[in-house]
Amino acid sequence: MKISTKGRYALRMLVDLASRDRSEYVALKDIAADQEISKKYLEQIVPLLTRGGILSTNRGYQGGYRLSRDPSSITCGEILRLTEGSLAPIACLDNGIENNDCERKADCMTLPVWVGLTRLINDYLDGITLQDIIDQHQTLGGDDYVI
Amino acid sequence: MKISTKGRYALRMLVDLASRDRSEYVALKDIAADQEISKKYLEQIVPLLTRGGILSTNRGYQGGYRLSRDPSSITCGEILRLTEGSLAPIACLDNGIENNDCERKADCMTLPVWVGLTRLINDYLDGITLQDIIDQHQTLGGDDYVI
DNA sequence: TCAAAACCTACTAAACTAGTAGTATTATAG
DNA sequence: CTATAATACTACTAGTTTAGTAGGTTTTGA
Repeated sequence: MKISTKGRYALRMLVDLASRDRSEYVALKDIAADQEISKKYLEQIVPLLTRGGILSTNRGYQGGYRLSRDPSSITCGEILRLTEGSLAPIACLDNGIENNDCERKADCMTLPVWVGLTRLINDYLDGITLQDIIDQHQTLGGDDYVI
Repeated sequence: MKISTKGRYALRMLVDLASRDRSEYVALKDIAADQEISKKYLEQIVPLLTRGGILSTNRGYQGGYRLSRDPSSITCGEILRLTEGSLAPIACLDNGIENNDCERKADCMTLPVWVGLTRLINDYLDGITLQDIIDQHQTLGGDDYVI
């Protein structure tokens, strides 16, 4: 029951970008150094975010990445679903709660537990934007979210 | 971000046991057949639950397992922590929110997101007992939990 | 003493994780 | 027009985890 480095690194990278001047493109080299993450590995994660419409890119000299939308409109849920594939705790619910093709579905007494957990996780993470993370950090100095 | 078969099978097995006559010992063979799970694999999962104080066992002829406590006192959280090891979505929080030894802890802007998620998941699963699952199944016939 | 059960340990194929490596493409500065 | 600095793409890989299988040991009741 773990979020992989893909999702965690993506989130850290995007919070990093959201903390900077949003108008300029930042090279992956700089983000990687800043966050102490392998640049080569980030190179693999970044396309998930550009295709997902979160990052805009510029190639070539002085190229790089910047957020394509306002930090207050980008949620953790969106980021993690793009990088993790799905936030469902069981594979049956990977295509959404309504699209469960499991053959045991009708008999499965434990299914409601997982449906509820899936909703909870998605709702929670959809309720936190990049802007929230930055605001939280500034006001509480790294303490917990109060949701 | 998945619960493994260990946790899911354990939960199914325990719900199965909770639905039966609690006074008699049930052979693993029967539970395995009932739930269509490899008996040999269940054999590996079961010690986690006996050591955790959830199951009582009887060896030898006509031996088997039964719940060692009332289904209304056994929560999904307890079962899944025993089988999955931890329900924290990141390794930093595996030993509890208060025992985070990550060296990036102080600077980590995303940590509060994970702390909140950890609390949410644990609280939700600690709030559902085996008895709840059975009651739910009988009244709603397999629909969602309303929490 | 036989059979049926739990108990224990080792092994394994397949998938996943967390990267590394190398090359191709694009864009700007000079 | 070329060197350089950046992204883009594809392939590979060591290590770990998952989801079991296999086989033997111990316990207990008939």
